[in-house]
Parts: sequence; C-alpha cells; structure tokens
Amino acid sequence: MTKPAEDTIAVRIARALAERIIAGTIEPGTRLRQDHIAEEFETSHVPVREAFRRLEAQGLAISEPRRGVRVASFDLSEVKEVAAMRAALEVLALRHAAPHLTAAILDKAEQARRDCDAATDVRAWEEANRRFHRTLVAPCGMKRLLATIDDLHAASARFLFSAWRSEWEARTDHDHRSILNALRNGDLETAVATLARHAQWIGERPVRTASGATRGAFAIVG
Amino acid sequence: MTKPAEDTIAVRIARALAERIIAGTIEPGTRLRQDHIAEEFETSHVPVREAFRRLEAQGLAISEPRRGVRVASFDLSEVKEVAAMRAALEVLALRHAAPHLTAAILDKAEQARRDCDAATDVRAWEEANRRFHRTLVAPCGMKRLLATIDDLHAASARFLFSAWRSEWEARTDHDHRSILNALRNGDLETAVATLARHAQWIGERPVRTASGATRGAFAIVG
DNA sequence: GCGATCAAAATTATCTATAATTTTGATCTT
DNA sequence: AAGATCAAAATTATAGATAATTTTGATCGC
Repeated sequence: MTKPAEDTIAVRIARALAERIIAGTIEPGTRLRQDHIAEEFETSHVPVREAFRRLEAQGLAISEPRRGVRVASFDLSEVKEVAAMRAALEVLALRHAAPHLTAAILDKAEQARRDCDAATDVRAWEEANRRFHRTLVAPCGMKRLLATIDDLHAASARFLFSAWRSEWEARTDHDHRSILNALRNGDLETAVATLARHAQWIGERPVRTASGATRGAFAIVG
Repeated sequence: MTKPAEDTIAVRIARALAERIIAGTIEPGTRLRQDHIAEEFETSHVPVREAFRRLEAQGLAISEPRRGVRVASFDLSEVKEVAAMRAALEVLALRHAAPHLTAAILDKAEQARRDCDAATDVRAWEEANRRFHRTLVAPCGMKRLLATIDDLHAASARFLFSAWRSEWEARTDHDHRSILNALRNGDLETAVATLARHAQWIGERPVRTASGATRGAFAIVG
C-alpha cells in the first residue's frame, strides 16, 4: 500500500467503486468481479468483499449468493421512489434543523445556491445542489437521518449522470431562492412546502441508446 | 456446516447477531470479537467480518477502523429520531399502498391488530405490531422504502426490548383500530394523520440499572 | 443450422496463515 | 499506593490457498 491509509482498505475501495457507479463509468448490470478489483487495487479479495457489502447497503450494487455482485439497475419507478423518500426525509430534517439555522449557515447555503445557478456542467451542478441541501438539513444533528439522506443523494446523482452525462445548461433555480427567502423570514411552512415539491422535481431528457434509438431518460433535478 | 445453507454463512451470522442485539442479549457497547464469533459459528472470521458490515449498515453495530466492532449504543434522542423517520416514511408508504389495499389485506391487518391487543408479552406484541404496520405498507411495492422501514422497525424493537425486557400488559390500541376503520371507509387522510401521530408515540418506563438506581427508559410503542 | 449436453474455465465463498495494531497487565518509579 | 512505562497477549486486517459453484464454450444429435 503506497498510500498512508487512514481508513481501512475496504472503505477506500467502497468509495472508489461508489464514485464510478454514480458517475456511470460502470454500467448497471455489470458484474463486479472480486479478483479483478482486488488486482486493480493491489490487495486481496477480502477487503473487496467487505466493500461489496457496503455498496449493497447503499443500494448501488446487488448481491446474489454464489452468483456474485453486480451494479444495481434502476428504472423510472425507482427514480420516483428515491425522489419521494428524499422529499419526506429532507422535510423532516429541515423541520428539526430550522431552530439551529444561523445567518452564517444561510449564507453558506446562499453560496451553494449561486454555485448551482452558475454551474455549466452537470457534475458541478450536482455538487453544488447537494451542498445546498446538505447545508440546510445538517444542523438537525440527526445522524441516522442524515446518513439515509446522503445515500438517497448518491442514488439521485446516479440517475442524473445517467441521463445528463455531460451536457448541461445553466438555469436559475427559483425553488432554491424561495426556500432560502422563506427561511430568512422565519416562514418554515413555506420553506418546507417548497422543498417537498422541489425534491420531487423529475426532469426528462432524450438519450441515444446503444442501438441508436432514442428513449426518454429521467432524473431528479431538485 | 450441518445446516443446508440456503444463504451464505455471512448472512446467517448477521441475522443471528442482529436477533441477539435486538433482543438485548448483547448489551450496547459490547465488543464483537470476530475470532470468538467465528469459533461459535464454526467458521473462519472472514464471513464474520462481512456480517459486521451488514450490522453496521443497519445501525445495530458501529465499527472503528483497527479497533473492532461494538454493539451500537443509543439514547433518547435516537429513539425520537427513529420514531420521526418511521412516521415520515410509513406515511409515505401508506399513501402509495392505499390504492392497492384489498379486503384480504385489510383482514390480514385486522388479524395482526387483534394479536397485538391480545399479546401478553412484549415479544409477541412487537411481532404483531410489526406485522400490522408491514401489512398495510407493503402493497406500495417500493423496495428501497420498505427496506429502510424494516431497518427502522429493527431499531424500534431494540429500544422496546431494552425498556420492557419481559413485563407487558395487554392493552387495546385505539390508533390501530382508527387506522383500519379509516382505510375501510376510504378516508386515507385520517388514516395517514393517525399513523403519523401513532408511530411517534413514545412510552416511558422505570428500569432498574446495574447500580441499583432507577432511571427512565424510553421506547416507541406504536 | 439450432438447441441440448457436458467438460473446462472462471468465479465465488471459505479456510488457514501472517503481519500490524491495539489492549492488557505486570513492573518500575516516585 | 498511584501513576507511568513497556512487553506480552489478544485482536484486527490482510494475504495466499482451497473447495464448491456457476458460467462458458465446444461438441453432438436432430
């Protein structure tokens, strides 16, 4: 191991694979072969198997006994499901975070909002959007809730990158603005209602498939 | 391996340990030593480590790199957190399940409700209560959502057994009845509102600690 | 040529062994 | 006797090897 490993090797492998799956570098349905991955990361397969269990828990991979692990597939119904869960849980988190929101936190969110609107590629937008949402809900201090929301954001990002691979046009997100304004005015109910609607905003985009045909691709864009 | 292993050994170990942690057989904070557990299950420690990763994802254990795994501790704030998450997600699931609820499903829930009210010990009550909730939300067919709810129920059960160890007195749960009635009448909003309140019902009970003092123990009893 | 069948190859799941880290406990100092 | 120090023991994390299962691909029959 050339790196001064802070975390365990299994954690590093899990992170690296998660990144690839989210970015779409590895296609859904692809088999993750432990010996190949072990070789690539210059370890044995034991930490690789542990990494698989983490990916499985995040919903990024599915494992069938004796038949190995493959990158999880998804469809429109799962996109909707994740959007609905995000809406429900982020609303809950925001309600609990509200009493702890300070001017400094709202300023941080404001910066994230600006970065979001200024983003010229999908990766930058996703990062800023995630930061916006995270900043507002993190002060709730509920670890289990935040961890679940993080996993949902990972799933969201995957759907997004799958549909928008690279093209992206800058656009002003009025919901973000409304949420921030409402919070600044102490109007939690408006903020919560806007967020609930916002997180379920699903965009459609035509995507050329391998066979040359065009199909609709869906992703959460809120 | 004497058992006709359908699942992988790691899965069986994870289940067995989860049961013990939920039942309170292993105290919070206890270290889970992989070699000891491997010896007990007559395997090597490799599947044990994989089982640990599963327990970690469920929130039943926490792992510190190079310092092993221990049974997760919890406090009142986590009980509240799990209750709030359950309320939010079960409401979401019920809304999506509602269109698929049939008379047969409602009858199954009715049976679970009766078992609940008739339960004379805490384990029987927990099983029936979980069955009641599961029956009503399962028809939503949202796998990720249902899996998350299941994990929350496991946490709930743990809190409950920690506070109520064995004593339990039969009581009629009016919320269960109201939810079923509302669903039978097609009044989803009443059912949802009652469920939202119900899942956050937290009971307190005096518990004698190891030192002989008495403290309050809290658990979700809905 | 197309599908079924079976053997070889690849892959998963597990075990045993080893290196590295942390915990334990006994000793020494004050 | 209380605290610090250090070595031994226990434990975690990883590597390498093995058994069992699945997948692949070539052969055979129709």
